Amino acid sequence: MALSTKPPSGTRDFLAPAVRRRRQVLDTIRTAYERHGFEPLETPAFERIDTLTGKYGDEGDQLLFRILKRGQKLDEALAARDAERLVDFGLRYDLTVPLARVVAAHRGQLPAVYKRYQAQPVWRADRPQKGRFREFWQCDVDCVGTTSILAEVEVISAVSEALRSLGLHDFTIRLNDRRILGGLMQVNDIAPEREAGVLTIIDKLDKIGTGGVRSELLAGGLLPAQVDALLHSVAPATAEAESRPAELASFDALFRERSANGLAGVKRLHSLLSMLPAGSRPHGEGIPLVFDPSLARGLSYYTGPIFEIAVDGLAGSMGGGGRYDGLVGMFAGKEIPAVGFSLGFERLLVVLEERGFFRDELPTVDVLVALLDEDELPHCIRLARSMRRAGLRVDVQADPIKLGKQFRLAEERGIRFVAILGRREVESGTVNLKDLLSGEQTTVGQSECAASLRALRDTRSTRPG
RNA sequence: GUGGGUGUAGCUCAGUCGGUUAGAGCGCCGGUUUGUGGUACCGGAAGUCGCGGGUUCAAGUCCCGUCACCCACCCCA
Repeated sequence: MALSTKPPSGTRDFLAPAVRRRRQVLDTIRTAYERHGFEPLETPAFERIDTLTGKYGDEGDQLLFRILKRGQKLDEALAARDAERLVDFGLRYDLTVPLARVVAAHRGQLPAVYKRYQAQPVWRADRPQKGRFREFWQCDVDCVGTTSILAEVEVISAVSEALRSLGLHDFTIRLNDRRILGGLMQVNDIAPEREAGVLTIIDKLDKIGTGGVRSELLAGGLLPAQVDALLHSVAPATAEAESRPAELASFDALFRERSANGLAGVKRLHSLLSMLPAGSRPHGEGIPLVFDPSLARGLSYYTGPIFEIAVDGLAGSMGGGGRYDGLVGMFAGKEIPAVGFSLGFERLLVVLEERGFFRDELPTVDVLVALLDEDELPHCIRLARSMRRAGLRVDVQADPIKLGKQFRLAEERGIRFVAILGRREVESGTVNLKDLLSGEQTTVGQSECAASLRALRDTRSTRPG
């Protein structure tokens, strides 16, 4: 049996067209982020295991790719039969925790309010699925060092701007606050150890509906009265964005005198909504924000506002984020507030692909120098060199196969011109330039080859018949 | 982690009730055309039927195991 040639499940090889598409999208995102004053950061692919564990919740810890110790230390851990000691590193699970570590490590060299963006791969030991991979890229923006609402505004604005400059307009940013969820638990007398489970179920509201949430909550041991009260608060009366501010107001009433924390969340969302230009879909100028009290999000480090990008036709979200005022402190020993937003690069690509964003791809080589016989290879190399010096993108045929076939292969690669330099041309000091689009061919001197090619390229050519 | 599906040529897939030498389309190679493509016609190469075991006179086909991939759930980007 030959060795398997498939990359590990959930990972992919990217051939040239895919790489080009990915770069194009990444460049656009970077530009949008930099326009907002975010600075680039890159961190290692793997981190100390202690850096990673305990930040993402139990589910997250399960999904960490762990790296086995090596050599003698591995032998010792095996001998001790101690699973904990087998591992010393883990692959980066997200870009937020490494950022928190970096901020703590380099505090002195960073501005008081540190705005960074980071686009790198992360790894999760998940079971792959459509639009879900084990190696995938995230494009994060974070604003560290201030409790100001400006931090939320900036990351939301940067991500929206990035999506818009990619021509993606029909997205919605769902908005909630961890403290509102906490307040809900509080006023409904949900025991603290049950909160996480209850929130997970509530988060599924848009997927399984009120009926599904109801039965799951009841199965989870909540009293019918509690379930009714929760659903009353969380399930939207209508799906229209216009009705949401009223809902936020109803939470204000619910929490008054009963949950200071919940009230703080409500206030925060109020001011956030007032700071950002309200938008409507699909092509509004503002940002389409929607308060959604059922939004919970899995990562356990969020403390304040949380957000998630929803796009029609996309299962799962295209990105998410929120305020995490406690995380950096786990590394710094001192509380440092922060807000982040993560864009799911792979899912963005899936959507752009479906919408024909990449339809016309540009050729990457201007001219192929054909090879008819190995004897002429030195001449071909020389010609390629002179055309490259003139700024053209030139490829040289490696093996002297049939000329017609060289034409066909060139056309398949999107190359419009072939320069023919065989024995006859070598003898006369000329080159034959063939335009594959028109089929026309012109004979030029070798020294003016590059210039002639430019001229030909700029003339409009029509395909015969 | 749970449930389901699929593994046959480079790719997409047929292959009946177990039965002779495992097929098609596309692609690839060659020829008609010795240095001028795309069309057409003719010819050709290419398979450890995922892997291991079992049942049988006989296994791509049935049984068990295993691995890989896909889909869904959980959770997430």
